[in-house]
Amino acid sequence: MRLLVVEDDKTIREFLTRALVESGFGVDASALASQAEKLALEGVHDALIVDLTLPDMDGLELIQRLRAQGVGAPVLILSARRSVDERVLGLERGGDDYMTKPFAVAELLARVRALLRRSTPNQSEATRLRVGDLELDLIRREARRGGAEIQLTQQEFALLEYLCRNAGRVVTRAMVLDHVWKMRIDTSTNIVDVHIHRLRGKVDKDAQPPLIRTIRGVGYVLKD
Amino acid sequence: MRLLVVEDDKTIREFLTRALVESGFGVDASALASQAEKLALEGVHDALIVDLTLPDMDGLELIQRLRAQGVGAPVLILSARRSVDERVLGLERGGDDYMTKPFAVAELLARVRALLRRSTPNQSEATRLRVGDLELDLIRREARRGGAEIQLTQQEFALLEYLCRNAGRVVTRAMVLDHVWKMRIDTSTNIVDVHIHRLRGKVDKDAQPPLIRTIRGVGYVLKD
DNA sequence: ACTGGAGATGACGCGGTTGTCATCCTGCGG
DNA sequence: CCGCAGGATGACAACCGCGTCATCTCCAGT
Repeated sequence: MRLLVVEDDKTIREFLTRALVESGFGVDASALASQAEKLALEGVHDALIVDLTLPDMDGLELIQRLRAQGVGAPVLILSARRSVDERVLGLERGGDDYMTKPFAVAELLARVRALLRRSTPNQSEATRLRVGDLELDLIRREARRGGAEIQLTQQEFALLEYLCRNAGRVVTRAMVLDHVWKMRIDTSTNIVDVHIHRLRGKVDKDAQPPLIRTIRGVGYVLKD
Repeated sequence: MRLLVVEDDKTIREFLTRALVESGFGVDASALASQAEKLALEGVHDALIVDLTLPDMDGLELIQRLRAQGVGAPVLILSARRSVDERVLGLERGGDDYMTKPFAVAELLARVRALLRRSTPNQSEATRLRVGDLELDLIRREARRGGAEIQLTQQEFALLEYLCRNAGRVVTRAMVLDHVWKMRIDTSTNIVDVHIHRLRGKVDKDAQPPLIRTIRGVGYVLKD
């Protein structure tokens, strides 16, 4: 992970750089906005730490210029300006976080990590659903129970996905029919019952406790 | 944009809710972690504002439980605990921002907006592939050509996905057989040819120019 | 133009998937 | 204890996806 520090105060800049390097980050540092702009445009940085009071340009302007040129990395603003108005302004102008001086290094590190964690989206996060020891991988269309893969058909997967998305909440047959089968409410069919049965045969067969529960007179729940 | 507020202090909760609603957000609020967990699992919220001191569960535990269950929405922690250690802990345990009480509403709004600005566009990025006017949604398993939906079977989708991932590069039958069918190199079959043919019938039938091209003696390319 | 070989295409049948139905089971109220 | 409604289950038939094969088409090199 590579960071860019833009800070004119030499003491703070070097102190910051050392702390970040010790934490395992690659760090470029600059005291001038113009120089920082060139560095940032290389697009190699994963996050920026920017002071607002710079000798050749206001930090906010730097941020806006970078954003306008397609630099998407998250920016943590580090400023001596403490007022609420200044903070709001900084956040509105493209900053992703705002810290005031003096600051605690530990907190700055934590905030930088939080920014990186979110901006480098672990794609498995949005594409995976978990309930108890059951795991669905929406991209690979794979289901696992306690690590063991479960072979599911299209419809079975769709139904299980719907149950997972509503884990803990009771879903009625009508809801399932609507979302999974895209049918209007139809009491003359029992597809849902049948598929629940087939799912149980695969999901709750070889494992305890059963995850798919029946709520009599209402519908079903997936619950740990 | 829909938010979830988890805060046990009634005054703060209602004050916050009102301020957020006035700013144009949809707001659900809860005083209990257990209830908040159920609400959050619906997956309809774009961001969460969580107090750490809750009557039935620690806010950090709530956040960890939600993360473990696949809730990816950003979390702003709102807490009376002011120490650096507490802040660091909150950010490390899955919080994306941390504010201490008392707080300025304007700043909170700005921080929530900053979180939403960054976390919203990321979703669809990893789950979509595009080549020319052809679009694959890996989650929904839908394919579109110039906006029109194309009905594909499992294998067809898998093959097209593989072609998309290697768009512009020539892929050999052996590569396709290996990645899509997980078969060892086998010259005695022409499944690939057949499926390419079926794909063409659906993808290149009603649109110009053809995207699937044959490279004689080598394999196929998907190219704009 | 001829020909060999690579790719395209259409037909076919096996097997898995899916929805329906009839029947059996079970929890709950009387 | 009984009866009923709601749910579970097993059998079945229609359908569809998939791989194979035989045949046809087209391109490249002579």
